[in-house]
Amino acid sequence: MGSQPNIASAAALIADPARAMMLVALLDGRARPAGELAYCAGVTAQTASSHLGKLLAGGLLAVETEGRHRYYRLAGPHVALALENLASIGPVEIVRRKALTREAQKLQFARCCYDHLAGRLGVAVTKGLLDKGCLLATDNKRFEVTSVGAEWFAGIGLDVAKIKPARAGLARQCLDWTERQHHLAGPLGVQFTHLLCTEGWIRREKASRSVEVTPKGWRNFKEHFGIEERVLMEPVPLDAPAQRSLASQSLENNRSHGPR
Amino acid sequence: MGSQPNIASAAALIADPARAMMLVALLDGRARPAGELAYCAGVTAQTASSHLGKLLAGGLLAVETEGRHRYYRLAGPHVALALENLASIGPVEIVRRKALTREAQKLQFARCCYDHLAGRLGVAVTKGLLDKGCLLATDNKRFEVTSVGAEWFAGIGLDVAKIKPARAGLARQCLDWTERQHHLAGPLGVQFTHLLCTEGWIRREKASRSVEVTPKGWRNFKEHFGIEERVLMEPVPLDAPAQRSLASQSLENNRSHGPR
DNA sequence: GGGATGTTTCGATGCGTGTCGAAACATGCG
DNA sequence: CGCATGTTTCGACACGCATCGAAACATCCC
Repeated sequence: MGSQPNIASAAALIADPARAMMLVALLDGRARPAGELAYCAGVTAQTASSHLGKLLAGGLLAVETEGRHRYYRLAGPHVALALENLASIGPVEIVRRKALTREAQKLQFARCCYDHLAGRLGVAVTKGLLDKGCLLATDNKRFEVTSVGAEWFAGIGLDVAKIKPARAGLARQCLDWTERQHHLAGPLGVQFTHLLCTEGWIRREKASRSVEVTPKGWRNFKEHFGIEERVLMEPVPLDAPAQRSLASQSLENNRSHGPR
Repeated sequence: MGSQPNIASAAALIADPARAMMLVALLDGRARPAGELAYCAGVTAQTASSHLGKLLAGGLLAVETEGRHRYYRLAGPHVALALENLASIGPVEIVRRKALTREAQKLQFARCCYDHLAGRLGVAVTKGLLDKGCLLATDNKRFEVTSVGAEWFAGIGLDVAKIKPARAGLARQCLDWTERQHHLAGPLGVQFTHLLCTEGWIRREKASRSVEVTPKGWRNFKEHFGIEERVLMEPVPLDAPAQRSLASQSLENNRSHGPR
């Protein structure tokens, strides 16, 4: 019988440790030459080349030749998303008690994922937009901009009608891998983030992907979304998240169907 | 320095075709006994047991013993999410769908998933409710009923405040097998479907799980959601090919000795 | 108790594939 | 042109693991 867009074959490509390390090394979306990826994976150049060829054929990577170098990068955000989600599956919930570095903390709080806002701030802002009825989460991993939303965006100087939708639509749901919740991505997310910068709500760091919120930004975030600095900066009870309990709940739910 | 619990090991567990088939068979969140999963994967019971043990140890599955059966289910929504995203990568293979039997077509169009509405109709209605702003999709696989929604449900004779939420909440997002999109489940979904029956919008078949829409129902669906019979009955655009139609069908049939 | 069914453990077998050395190919530089 | 560097191809080897038969264990039903 014919196979489907095989989930197993895709997983098999990621399953090899060396390949996985290369993929993780490419998670930031930038392109790297084969030799560097070989070093990342801890294998020889020949082995790496074999792996890269398979990942390429499998549609996980894209390649660009430049001189005698060949630069590999992830084939797209969907690959990054799949990788990040895979990371959420673990044999045991490794308790991250180990204190994060200062930079890591900043990254967890707010950062740019490609060119849109991510991290705890990104998730909170997206949730705020949903709560206000500006966005509507549709089932194909997108957001829809409501008329309320269009008006609100216009109010801060963003004409939604002028933004050109990508093939994946105007606004995508992007899974945040530290927060494990969705945040606003897609062209709208990019433009929105850009506006926050030019309006001086946030400031992007030069070297890293982290983002800093200005005093003006905090005022605005509170006014528009009710986001308070104190609340957002607090360490979140990251351990024992909703997932485990949800799992048992789905069982409860199955049961409840029984008696009819 | 170990950041993630090895993305490779998680992928390796999914990489095996037999294991992948079992996982896909469990994507709906329900629990199934080991023997049925063995049949889904096309392997012997011994082999399946070995696989299930590994998936269990890897944290992808949870198990519950009941009598001489052992019911396996996905460990949580994060696993389902990872699997779904994994399916989004890989060479885009076009799978020509085998002609379905008349009964299978009816099932695909509209059916009851336990006691709530599923199939293409179920998905369309849910999408309608979302578009109208009656429901809000939240990130933990649930729906939230907006004030608009409460009013609308009241208008057709459903007092949302009187429905007792289950532990999984009032309204769940249930992944539809054939449509691969979410539809309304949970107590609200059950009550809503029940109302559609008593109000004569739809009629449930006695023997099968398929559902028929009455003329009155079509009028109402069009009025409330803009759902037209012609549009909905048309063959799907095929851009989302039915994944594992074989497995899904055999699953439906084998459901005869379901959990209790 | 005894037979039937569902599930797991153990041991042996065979295939797939990740690995590296050697060598070929490609490009840049003096 | 000759050498260095980056990358890929080829061939051989070895390890891992999926698979199944046989058998043990568990539970239900008569």
